[in-house]
Amino acid sequence: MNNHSPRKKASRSAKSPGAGKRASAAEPNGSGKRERILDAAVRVFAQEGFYNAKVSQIAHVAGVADGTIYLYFKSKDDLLISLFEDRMERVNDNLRAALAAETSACDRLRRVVRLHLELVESNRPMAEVISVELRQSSKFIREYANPKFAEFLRLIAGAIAEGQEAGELRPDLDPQLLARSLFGALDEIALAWLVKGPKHTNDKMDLSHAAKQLGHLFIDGLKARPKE
Amino acid sequence: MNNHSPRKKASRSAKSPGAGKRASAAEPNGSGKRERILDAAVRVFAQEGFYNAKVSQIAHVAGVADGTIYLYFKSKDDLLISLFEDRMERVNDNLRAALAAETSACDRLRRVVRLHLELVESNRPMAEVISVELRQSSKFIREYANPKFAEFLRLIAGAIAEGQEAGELRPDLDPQLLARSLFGALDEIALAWLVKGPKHTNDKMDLSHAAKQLGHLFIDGLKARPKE
Amino acid sequence: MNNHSPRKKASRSAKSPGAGKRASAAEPNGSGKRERILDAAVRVFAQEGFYNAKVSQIAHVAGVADGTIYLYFKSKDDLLISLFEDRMERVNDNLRAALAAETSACDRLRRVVRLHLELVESNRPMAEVISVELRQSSKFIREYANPKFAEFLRLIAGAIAEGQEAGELRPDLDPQLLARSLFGALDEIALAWLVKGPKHTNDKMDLSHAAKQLGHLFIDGLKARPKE
Amino acid sequence: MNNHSPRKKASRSAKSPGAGKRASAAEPNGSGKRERILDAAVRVFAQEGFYNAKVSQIAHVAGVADGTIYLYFKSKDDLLISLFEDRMERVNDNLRAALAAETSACDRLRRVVRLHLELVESNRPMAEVISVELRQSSKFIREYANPKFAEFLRLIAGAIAEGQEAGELRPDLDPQLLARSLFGALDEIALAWLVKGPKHTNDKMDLSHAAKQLGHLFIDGLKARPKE
DNA sequence: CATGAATGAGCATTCATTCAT
DNA sequence: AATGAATGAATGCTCATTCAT
Repeated sequence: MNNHSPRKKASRSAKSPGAGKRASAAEPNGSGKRERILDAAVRVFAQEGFYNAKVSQIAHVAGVADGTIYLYFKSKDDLLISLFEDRMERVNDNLRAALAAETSACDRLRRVVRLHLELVESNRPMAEVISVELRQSSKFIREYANPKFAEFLRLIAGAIAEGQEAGELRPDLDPQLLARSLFGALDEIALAWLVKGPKHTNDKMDLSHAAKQLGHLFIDGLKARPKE
Repeated sequence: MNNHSPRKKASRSAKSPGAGKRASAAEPNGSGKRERILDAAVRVFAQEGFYNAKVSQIAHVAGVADGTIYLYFKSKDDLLISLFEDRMERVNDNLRAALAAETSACDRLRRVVRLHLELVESNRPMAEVISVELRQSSKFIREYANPKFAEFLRLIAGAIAEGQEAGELRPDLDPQLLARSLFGALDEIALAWLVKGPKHTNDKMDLSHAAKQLGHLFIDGLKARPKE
Repeated sequence: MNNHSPRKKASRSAKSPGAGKRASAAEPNGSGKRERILDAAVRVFAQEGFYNAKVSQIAHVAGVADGTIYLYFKSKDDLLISLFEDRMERVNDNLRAALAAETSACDRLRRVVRLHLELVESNRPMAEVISVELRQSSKFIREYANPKFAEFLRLIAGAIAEGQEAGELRPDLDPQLLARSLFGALDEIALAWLVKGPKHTNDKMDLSHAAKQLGHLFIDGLKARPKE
Repeated sequence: MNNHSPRKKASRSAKSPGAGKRASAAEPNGSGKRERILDAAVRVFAQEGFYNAKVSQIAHVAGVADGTIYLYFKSKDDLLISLFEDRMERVNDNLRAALAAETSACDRLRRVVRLHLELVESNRPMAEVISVELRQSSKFIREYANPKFAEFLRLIAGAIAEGQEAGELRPDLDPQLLARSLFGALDEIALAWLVKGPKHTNDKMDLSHAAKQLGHLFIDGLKARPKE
């Protein structure tokens, strides 16, 4: 997606718009190296953590030479950031589609919860990177330099705001704050599962069960309601 | 000659010079060095992040020699972990007191929220370390090696369970899961504030306001209720 | 797969694509690429210094692909050496012509001085490469691998020897040594000017003035004095 | 001489004036590591050239760990510069003493020549570093950042100026320019000897012979001639 | 107990060179 | 001939940890 022309000081957010660069013939970039590197990076970052991950290991896993990574990314930092942007973009695309597929705000929230936990379950490495490393790098990356995460929150906040306008959700709570809280809760559950989920496949840590409970929690709250 | 086994996670078991530390009151150290080191560590870890923090900087801030740190802590890792345990213990003590001071489950939950956000507001460095570094180091530290955090969650889950037994809270949600979700939400809000709060002192990021909203959210849920 | 024997001084023997180069007039290359590369090399070497100059930058300045340089030169080292030989050949040609144009040994020496300093003034990059990089690479390049510089000295020494035989210059000094000394002095003056000349265009650093003074210095020391 | 207190961001030209820093006891720096590193550096730089010299090799030759070098010098560059300053200081001290020991300007100049060539002969590595590397690094180091070399020239120029004032030397030549020329000639002769001297111990390259000839060359050019 | 100079393994990054196209 | 993406060896520098004093 990010269209790099190696050796040209790979600058993040390059994204040369005019596609097909040279005359017309082959695009030697073809082999999808950038993608292979990103895939390798998720795995290695997830397994080792950003700081303990070695660039050479990523290169090895990606099946390229160490130096090749620097044709596509400015630095190890840039690799992490590019990874976030790339993956979050996918997450956001999925989220948008999911939100559009539902009609009521409540359904949308339940969907968000389910979607996120399914993602975690189906793509552990990616989830670990997003949950752990994203936060680790937060202070200097997140909203500041990570518009994709901001967009993620905005999508959720938007769904909430719509629900409020439609009278479906109570209007006295700040959508931004709610979106954040929802994400925080989801992320924490995800992390717990990531940390000890795969080993103890007990009921309590079952993610789809957690999704249902979180849905209840956010939609209805904790308070016991005599009859509703 | 130099007997290094570097880069290999030293296993925890600090051995403070003054032997049996926490237990009794005696701490025959040289004037509370351990405490000074911990205080320095919070500040430095908060400012630089664990991996970018230099042991020598911590020593400098603490006003001790580099080597002295290793008289109190086995390694940099151990320093971080000890820091968590030490600080979380205080947090848990506060939490216990706060919970005991309230009578209803709802009040307790609101109190938890308020307590946590007040902590964040009043002690930024400590909050940053807990929010950011705790997670960063999560995969290999948290539950596994951080009983104090587990206890934190247990305290909250306990309050919820009590509320459920008393019929005050709905009984169909897992207290553990709820405790986690609550902490996740709190932590996320805290992080957002830590990242950009101090500069933009706008209403929306006001933590006491956030505390109220979070209280509503968890107690009552999002769904609009015609009249209650 | 990649057959590297890197970092090992490639032995000289460029093999320009158009085969037998210098000899005849024919140079069937694609539009004087070799020359363009050499021109780019002087500029880049002068600006960055040999070790800091990047082959890719030279290629860029020359308007050719990185790989193309290796069609004309065996290695970066070879490029530097070829550059010396090429430029020194011109210098020697000029020198020969200048010497032939004068009749007395004294005039010849003055001419040598003037010629060199004029060259420096009119072609800074080339002068920098000769002054700085030539010496830098001296130990393994100069006499040993740089017959063109040896020839340069020989031309001057020859003029001196002739003057001695003709009774115009005192015969007790070694022409080789004198030639070297003259070049050393010239080169040092040139370097001083190169380093801070262009900025401070004050009288003292004026090169034509320096030429006159150097003439006096060397001539009056060399000239045979019938009666003293 | 340069009084470093390791780990404190070794800054060039530190030279803490108050000597004996800590209370009174031992100065653990004692082993003369800084000097050993400088000695190793001269040898290695001389043999390999600055750019080809490896810091680890210098450390090895000095008998210290790689990291130790960075306790005394900020970087490889700083090591080179410190080396110049340190060695040039000695050279200047010798020069001052030599100039003071002579009474006439002519004797002083002859002495300068002899002194320099003797230095070259007796301390090849140091001479190579000064002759070759000094120039190599010229553009950004020499007068600009190398006051010691400027001082060297000033000493010589001073001797010449004195001679001019005393009527011993012709007054129409710029002392600065002459000092430069003298150094240039000396340096060039030295370089020639360094490059092929040790192997071919023929008469022509004999440095003491060269010294005499250079003396004649410069003196007879400089000396004021009452009647000519 | 304390010190801080010394250690040295470890790693991100560069860049000359190659070779498939 | 020309290209330029890919290579991967090579190295300056950092910093947690130790240990002689």
